[in-house]
Amino acid sequence: MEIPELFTEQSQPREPDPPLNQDRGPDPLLDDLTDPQVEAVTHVDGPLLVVAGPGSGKTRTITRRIAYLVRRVGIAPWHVLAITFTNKAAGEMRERVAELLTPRQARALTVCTFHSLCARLCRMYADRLGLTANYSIYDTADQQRAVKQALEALDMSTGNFPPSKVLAAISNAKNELLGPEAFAGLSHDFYSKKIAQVYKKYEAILQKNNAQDFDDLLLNCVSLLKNHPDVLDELRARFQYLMIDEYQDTNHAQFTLANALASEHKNLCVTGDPDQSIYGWRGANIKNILEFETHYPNANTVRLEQNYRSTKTILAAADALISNNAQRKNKSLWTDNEIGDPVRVVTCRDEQHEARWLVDHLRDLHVQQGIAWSGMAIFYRVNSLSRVIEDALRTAAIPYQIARGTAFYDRKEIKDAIAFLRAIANPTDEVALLRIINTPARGISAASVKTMRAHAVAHQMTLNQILERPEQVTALNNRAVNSIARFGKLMRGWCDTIASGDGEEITLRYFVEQVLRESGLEDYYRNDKSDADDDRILNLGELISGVQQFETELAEMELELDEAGAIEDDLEIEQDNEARESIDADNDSASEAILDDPTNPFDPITDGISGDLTRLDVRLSLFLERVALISDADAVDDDQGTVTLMTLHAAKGLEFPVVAMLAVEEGLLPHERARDDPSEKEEERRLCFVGMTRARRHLLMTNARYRTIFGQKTPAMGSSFLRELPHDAIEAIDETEEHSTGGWGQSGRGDYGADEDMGDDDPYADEAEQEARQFAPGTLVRHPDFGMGRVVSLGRVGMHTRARVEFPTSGVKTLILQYARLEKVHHQ
DNA sequence: AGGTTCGAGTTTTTT
DNA sequence: ACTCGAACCT
Repeated sequence: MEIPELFTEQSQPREPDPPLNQDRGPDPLLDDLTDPQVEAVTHVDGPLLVVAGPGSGKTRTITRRIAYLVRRVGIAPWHVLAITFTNKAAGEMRERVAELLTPRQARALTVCTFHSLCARLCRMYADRLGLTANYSIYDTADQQRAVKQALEALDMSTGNFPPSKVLAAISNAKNELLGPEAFAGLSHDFYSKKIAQVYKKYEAILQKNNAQDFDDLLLNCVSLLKNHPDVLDELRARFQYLMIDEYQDTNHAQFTLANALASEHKNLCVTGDPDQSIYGWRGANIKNILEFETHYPNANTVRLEQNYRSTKTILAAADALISNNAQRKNKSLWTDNEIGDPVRVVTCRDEQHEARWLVDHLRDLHVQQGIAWSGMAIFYRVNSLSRVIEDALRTAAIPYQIARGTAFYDRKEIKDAIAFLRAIANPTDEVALLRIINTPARGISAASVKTMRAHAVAHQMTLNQILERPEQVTALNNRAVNSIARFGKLMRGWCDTIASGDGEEITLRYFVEQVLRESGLEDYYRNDKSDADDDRILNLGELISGVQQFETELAEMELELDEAGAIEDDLEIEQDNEARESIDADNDSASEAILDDPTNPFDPITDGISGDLTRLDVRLSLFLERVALISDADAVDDDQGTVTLMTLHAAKGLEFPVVAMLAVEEGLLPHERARDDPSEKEEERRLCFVGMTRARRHLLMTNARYRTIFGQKTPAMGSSFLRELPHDAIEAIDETEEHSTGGWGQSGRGDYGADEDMGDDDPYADEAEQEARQFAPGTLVRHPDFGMGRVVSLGRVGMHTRARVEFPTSGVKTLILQYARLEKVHHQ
């Protein structure tokens, strides 16, 4: 997939404006940039606001600016902190800057998300926060459990106080930097006073468990800087140049953090686009960017308004849409790109019809215009809309992937496995412990657990301590005591291994395998025949591969560390790279100064990683952190040669030659929850704007007359946003009338192909035959779970093709081609 | 102790 | 249509 490849050949400006300052002399870092881009890149000290419209070369500007600061100005790379919205964006930015720097310079940069920065800082300064470095990060499910515990302790019912509502209130409070006391101080009515009590209790539970939720990561870092001036000084000295991307989606806590870090040197560069602010519901405050010039009256503001991405038509349509937002600063977007095709607005009968139409259309683009599958994306407002289109893509044998990084970790078996690991890494984490204490069943009943917890509370103990000596709980019967003791011994064994373990002798992968085996989890899911899907054990295998992969990355990091050891080595590396980097101008003395800073208080590579990478417990904690902070967008694998499916929110920052937006209907986009609130409706419009502006050449927006919601066929209506698009930019295609004399939904076959007139030609036969040809016996294929395999034989069953495929690891499997996500392996 | 069944709520969007 | 929890059964 072409993620932010903002600047491929075809999207280059045809005639770049001449450089701003000719007297500077030629500079490869600047020569191909436009005036405003150069202005942003060469701005060194003081606040800078870059208002960047979609496709305006924002990423290129940021990466060039980092390179400029390091290479031309001579700023040490470890003084640069670049914050992105997702881990994936961070990785890509680091990669792109790395092309302009030496390897060591690139490594010394800090490029990450707010959350991972904070997770690292919390680890480094854990003692100041009343935590230990092995603290747990709670996801939404863990938070729910903690809230339920709090409600129970306070004798409040989940009926009157739904945990999700309570959590939303707590989250909002934290985003506004309100602790439990401050929140209580602002609560005057009965309901919010009650919430304040829960909040307080919830915090106590997290504290006791040595745990933080997502919001705490930010909140605690803000308090860290506020309450510990020495830490603030240290970090201000470290991060002298701040760059924050997607600034329109920062919340108050992030805003405060950024401003605290920049409070001394004021070298704060923020980039973003108010029209692409789509996370208001998560506490993002669009005013952060709108009022930047008020916060920093001497700020330099640069506007990037030329679009290099989309056709004139697509840009005009998107611009017309966003102009309907009242709360908006006017902005003139323009492009030199060609006019291109009209935006296709398609009305179908129902979601099945919509999916088939879309699949047919994408196939046409692929076959007739040679557009790669990876150049196509399908966006939707809510995740549940992906299912129908998935089925259609699978049936048509079009390769696809879904951007849902969190989905894998949402599976029960994976959550169980992770809970074991978390309970081992952080034995005080009661939420994790409670999840697995009797999973798989090992004779510790809910009643026994309740007794243990009561005992723990009464004697000021942790649950973990009771596992060590269950016999002291007199209220437990012998059988329970034995079961608990047995489990305690297991836990103790793992904890000992992890504490004394050395990653050289015992790899994390080996350890995780050991835990899965000894915990009985593996056997439990292997023998689990009740469930129709036998994927669970495979998923556990995939988790192991994930651990393995993580460990390989760590090993690479260590290797680089060794290589980068001595300064002499660095100079050699520097020279080696000189040939590669024609971009170097003559006066590049800057980088030498950088390498020569013995006073650097931070090791550019290991800082933030509390301790020694060879230690098993450190590895485990880092792995768990990685898992906790994974995002949907991170899951997208570029260049897999597949169509990409994702929510509109996940689409931010990406671009594709072909974009299809599904279910552009009233109630879905804008979502019905935004109906009564004008500002929420404007956010929905921005969301639509974000989706449209991801498209380079082809933009499709579909809607259906009927859509199945909660299993109910419900009438649907095209979105009001569609009516805001200019007529001359769109081509309205009504597919509802074509073959139907009796309205929608007869056989659903009528409009599928030209087969109506062809008499005996079954439309599915074509499909099946195509499949069969593609997967002839002997063909090398790849299955998402079983890996590589070879087709042994093919057989037709009804309208499906059944393939027997031999996999080296899993043996021979019988798969239905239309459903199994088999992919043909192409070799050169 | 542990598994099964039945009903309710569910779908925004995510670090 | 599907998932989760609570009550109910073995």
